[in-house]
Amino acid sequence: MPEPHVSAPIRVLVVEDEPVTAEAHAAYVARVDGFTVAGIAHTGHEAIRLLRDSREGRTPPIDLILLDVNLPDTTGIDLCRSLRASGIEIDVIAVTAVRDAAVVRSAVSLGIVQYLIKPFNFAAFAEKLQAYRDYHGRVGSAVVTDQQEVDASFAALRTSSSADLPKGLTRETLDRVRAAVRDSPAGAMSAAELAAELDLSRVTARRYLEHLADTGIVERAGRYGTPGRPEVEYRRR
Amino acid sequence: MPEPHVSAPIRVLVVEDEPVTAEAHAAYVARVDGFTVAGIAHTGHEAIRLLRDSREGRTPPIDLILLDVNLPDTTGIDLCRSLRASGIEIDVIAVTAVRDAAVVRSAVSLGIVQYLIKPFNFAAFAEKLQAYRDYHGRVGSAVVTDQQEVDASFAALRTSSSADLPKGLTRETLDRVRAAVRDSPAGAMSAAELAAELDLSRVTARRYLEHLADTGIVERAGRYGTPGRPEVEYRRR
DNA sequence: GAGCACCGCGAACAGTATGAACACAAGCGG
DNA sequence: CCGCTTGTGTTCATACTGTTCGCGGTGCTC
Repeated sequence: MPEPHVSAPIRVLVVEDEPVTAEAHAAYVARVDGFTVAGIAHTGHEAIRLLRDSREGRTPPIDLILLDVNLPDTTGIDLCRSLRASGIEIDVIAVTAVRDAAVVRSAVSLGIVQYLIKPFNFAAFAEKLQAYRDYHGRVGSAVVTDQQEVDASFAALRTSSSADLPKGLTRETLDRVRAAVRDSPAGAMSAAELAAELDLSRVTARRYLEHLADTGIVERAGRYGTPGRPEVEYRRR
Repeated sequence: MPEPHVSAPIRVLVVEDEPVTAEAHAAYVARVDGFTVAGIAHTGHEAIRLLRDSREGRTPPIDLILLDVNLPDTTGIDLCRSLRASGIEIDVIAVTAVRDAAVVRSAVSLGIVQYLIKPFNFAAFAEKLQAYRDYHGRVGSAVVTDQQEVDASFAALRTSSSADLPKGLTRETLDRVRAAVRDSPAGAMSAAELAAELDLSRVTARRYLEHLADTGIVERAGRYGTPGRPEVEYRRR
């Protein structure tokens, strides 16, 4: 049922200082149906220049910016703030390797429509762009009829975090495990401790911790010094 | 353990020119758990003054603005734009009777976290505030671990309307299910329990509970401790 | 009023997330 | 080096999940 999307493609400006990464992102954009690359900028200044050219009609319009947060001459957040101050309402998808909640809050307050953490694969990237395309199509019309339609537009921007987890694991339990590891005072837990904390069996706790270790979220470490076999502790990083 | 929300309430500034409506909105805010009214402004100037007082420490901080779009001296959109230009990252819920997609687009680009169309009842209002509270709690921590967590935070802001029901569901059955969940002593039911309660099949009970979970009315939680596959219980919030 | 298309519901079934039980491994003390 | 102690890692029964598909009711057409 993914309709072939006959309307004009969404024109994307890629802003990213690293040339190889910029090319990769541009290639990703081109691969997603309904999008086309409008340009690539490697600095904040270059991005602003391209946007001004576009807005003043010298180059075709730009609908969306794929904006790296860390730029040589500014940050994506500051760049975005100055856009808003100029009354430019262009939509922005933030791309960053920084894992700081303050950046997320700033991004939200500046009207960023999607937030992508580097590194990401094409599937994660395409999911964000497709969600934006749904939103873009919905608010294209001149009037909104009611609250439901507004809610539907907002809902289109939410992504389903469709990371497929291996057989035997549930999202619900995994979220609880991750929360427990994140909030543990020592930053590390054994399987038995986690089991007691979450009221799970040690077997189950171990299954999830092993999964987190395999995917690189936590790392294994021995805990020696006590009589008996040493415990394996799973340390967050 | 569903913690009873002990953290500090979210302080809300109500901005609305019509005095009666402003009072009504303030009363609504006070009724929602976890929120408190920080002040009422009837004009854009007054709002800015109150915000400045707050930011400069003369009055307690303000976390959230409930912002009417039509004001006597400016529009909520322009007010919001000047806030962003000043680097103020306060969160905003827009309230408006205007049904114009351009306003929605502007609102999104200015980082408005929720959008409410007047007139609205308390249920619709509370839904938006509760969604914001979820978001606020999620991004409160200093670091975000990964993409999934960011997605979850964004998803909290982007509620889908619970009013339109997908194929396969009946309004009447849905109402019965909601009533049963609301009146359940434990505040949580499994699909099988609901089925027994309403004399439905477990399949149907599950369909409706899943819908309620997707729209954020209830949340899923595992029920562990017994041998065998764990039950999924649906907990009202 | 008969035929027809649709749609919400549930019986049945395959799949799967969990924990009890158990065999084994690793450090420690004699 | 051998038992002792403590936690690891695995197997498997188990009970619930999630899905498929046919039934029966409702409304619409002719």
